[in-house]
Amino acid sequence: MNRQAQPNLSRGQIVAEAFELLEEAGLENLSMRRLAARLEVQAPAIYWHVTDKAELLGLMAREIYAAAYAGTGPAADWRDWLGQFGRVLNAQLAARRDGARLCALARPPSPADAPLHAGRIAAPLIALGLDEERALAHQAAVISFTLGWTTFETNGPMRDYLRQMMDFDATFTAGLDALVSGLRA
Amino acid sequence: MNRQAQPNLSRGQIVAEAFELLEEAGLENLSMRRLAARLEVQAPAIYWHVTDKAELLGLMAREIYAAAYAGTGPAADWRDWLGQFGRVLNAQLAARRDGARLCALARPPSPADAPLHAGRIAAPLIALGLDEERALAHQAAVISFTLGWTTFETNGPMRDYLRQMMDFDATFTAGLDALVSGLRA
DNA sequence: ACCTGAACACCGTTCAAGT
DNA sequence: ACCTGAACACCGTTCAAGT
Repeated sequence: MNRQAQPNLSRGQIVAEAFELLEEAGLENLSMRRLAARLEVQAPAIYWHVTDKAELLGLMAREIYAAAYAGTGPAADWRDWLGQFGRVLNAQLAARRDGARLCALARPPSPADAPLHAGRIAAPLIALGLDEERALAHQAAVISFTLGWTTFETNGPMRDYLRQMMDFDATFTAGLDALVSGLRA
Repeated sequence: MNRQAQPNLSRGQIVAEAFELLEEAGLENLSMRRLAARLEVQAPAIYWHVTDKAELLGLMAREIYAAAYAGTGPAADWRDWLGQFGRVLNAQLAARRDGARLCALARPPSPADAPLHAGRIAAPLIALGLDEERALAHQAAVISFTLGWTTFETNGPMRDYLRQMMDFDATFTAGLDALVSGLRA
C-alpha cells in the first residue's frame, strides 16, 4: 500500500506550497521545515528535488517574473510594452506577501541559466525593434524601478505614513512613464 | 578592576561592528551571536541596546541612506540634486557587501519615526523649490530606481553575464537621467 | 544600568539507512 | 529513485540572576 512507486513530491508542488506558506507566514518564517510539514514529508526530502533554500527562493522569484511576462499583452511599440510590463510586474509583486523582498533577496536559479535568462528578458523588446544591448538595458531599468518601488510600497510603517501623502498607484505610474519616455531608441 | 562603571557597548559600536561583520561574512551570516562574539560580549547583551535584529538592520540601512544624503553636494536645481543623489546612493550601496539587499530587506527603524524620516527625505528638494508632495514622490522614484538597480548590479551570477553586454555605470546613469528628466516640476 | 548563564524553540543541511 | 531518522552546527530571543 505505501510502496509508493510514484514520487510524492515534485518541484512544482514544492514551489506552489512555498507560495502558500509565504502568504500565511511571511518571508522570515518561510522555512524548509515548515514547508516540509505542509507537504507531509520530512525536511530532508525537499533536498532531493531542490539543492538549496536559495534555489527555492530563486524558483519562486522566477515564477513571479514569468507571471509578469505572461500578463503583458501585445504592444504597439517598445515603450508601450515596457509601460505595460512595469505595471503588471508591480501588481504581481504586490499580490504576494513579501513578493518584492523575495525578489530582491533571491539570486537567479543557476549561473548557467544567466545567458538563457538574459535572452528571454530581451526577446519581447527585440521583437519590437530594439537592438539587444538597448533591450537589456531598458528592461533592466524598468525592472529595477518597479522592484525598488514595490519594496517601499509594501514596506509596512513607511507605507502607512506615505499613503496619506500620495496615491501609490498614480505616483508609481508617473515615475514609470517618466522613465520609459526618457529611454532612447 | 572589572567593575566597569561605564558601559562597554553602545549602539554606535554595535552598528559599526555589524558593518565589518557584514563585509566579512555577508548578509546571510550576519547573526547576533557572531556579532556578539566580535564585540567580546554574550549575545543577549546586544538586546539591551537594540530591541531586535530587525532594528539593527534598520539602523544599518539608515546609515547608508545618511551617507548618501551627506555625499550629495550643493545643486543647481532639483533635477541636478536628484541626479547626484542617485549616483551617490548607488555608490554607497555598492560599496558595502550586500548593501542593496540589506536596504531592501530592512524596515524603517520605528513606525513613529516615519513622519520625521519622510520630512528629512523631502527637505533638500523642498529647499530647491518643489512642493512637499512632489518632493516625496520624486525622491521615492529615484531611491526606488537606484535600490532596484544596485540589487541587480551586485547580484552575482547575473552580474557576470550582463557585464559582458553593458557598462553598468553608464547604463545606470542613462536610466537615472531618463527618469529624472521625465519628472515634472 | 548593564551584562552573563542557561535555556527555549527553532533553523539549514548532511548522510547513512530504509524501501 | 525517493524518502526517513538522526544528528551537526548553528540561529533569535527571553529571562532570571549577577554586579
